[in-house]
Amino acid sequence: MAFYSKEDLVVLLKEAGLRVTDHRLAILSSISRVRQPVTVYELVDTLRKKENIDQATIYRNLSSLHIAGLIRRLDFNHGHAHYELETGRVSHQLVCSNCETIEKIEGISIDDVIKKILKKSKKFKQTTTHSMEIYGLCKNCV
Amino acid sequence: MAFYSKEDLVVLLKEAGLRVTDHRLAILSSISRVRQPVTVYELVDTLRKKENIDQATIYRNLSSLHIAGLIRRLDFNHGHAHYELETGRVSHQLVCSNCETIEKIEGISIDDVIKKILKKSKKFKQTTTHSMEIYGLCKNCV
DNA sequence: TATTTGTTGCAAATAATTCGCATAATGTGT
DNA sequence: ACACATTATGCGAATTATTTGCAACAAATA
Ligand SMILES: [Mn+2]
Ligand SMILES: [Mn+2]
Ligand SMILES: [Zn+2]
Ligand SMILES: [Zn+2]
Repeated sequence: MAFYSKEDLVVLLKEAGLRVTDHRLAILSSISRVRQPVTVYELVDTLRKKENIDQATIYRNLSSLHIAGLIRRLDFNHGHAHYELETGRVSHQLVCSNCETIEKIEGISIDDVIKKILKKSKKFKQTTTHSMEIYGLCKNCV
Repeated sequence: MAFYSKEDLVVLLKEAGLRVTDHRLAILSSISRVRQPVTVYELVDTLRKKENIDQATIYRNLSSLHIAGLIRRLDFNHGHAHYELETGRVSHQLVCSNCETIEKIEGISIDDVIKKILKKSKKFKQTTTHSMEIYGLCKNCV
């Protein structure tokens, strides 16, 4: 969805203070090319053969990229994590409680809600990111 | 936080169409007695000795109770699930990106946001539950 | 280029969660 | 209370997801 050139990705990595490696570029590129938040399994499956990346490397890089704020880690109660690019745009997920269907909705800000929540908080003064998963049955599963 | 009598819990189980067993009562009671969303490990640790419940039983029951809508399953990127009672009250979580601190904020509805999101959706007509985790650094970790 | 420091592959280890199966307990209808 | 069908449980083993140790290797910097 977000199409980054290799040069863009290099800049992103450098700005984040991360070394630029082919593997990181391949992972970011792979994540950015799919519409749905991707699973580790899918990345391993795609990149192991093509780029000869080990799964430990993928896990380690996903962790680095996540900590650096370049990707988001999402949980849909599937028993495994999903990842998507951290675009800056707000993004929330509709998740089917029955099948693997998820639908990403972008562009609806909840900053005011978060502001209210922060006001009530005793332990937090500010926040960095958030994730919201909304569960229900998709059309096929109703 | 929500104090349920044993009789209340029995009613909850029956209404949900689940059999009433001592183990389920113990699990629900245990979850309802703590303020923070509880981990499976904590439940196993608490209930294995006292009630002699096997961990497989705990996992199976957490799944049933979750599917029946009696408990919520929460993910804080800790690598394990947390559970809390499904109270009907809205509940969102502030989660520290650095330590295990979480803070539950109740009473701030986001129904209107969800309505907007649903309006944009192509795959979902209605939803059942949602969960929102807001990440940042807690006071201790700033 | 030399040095430093972060990255990778490989194999093995952990951690979280699930399963198979025999036995026991629950709910329902006599 | 009794019998039956159905679901729950313990125990051990299996699966999955994710992490780690370590030696070899590559990126950044001067
Ligand atoms: Mn999935
Ligand atoms: Mn935790
Ligand atoms: Zn579905
Ligand atoms: Zn903290």
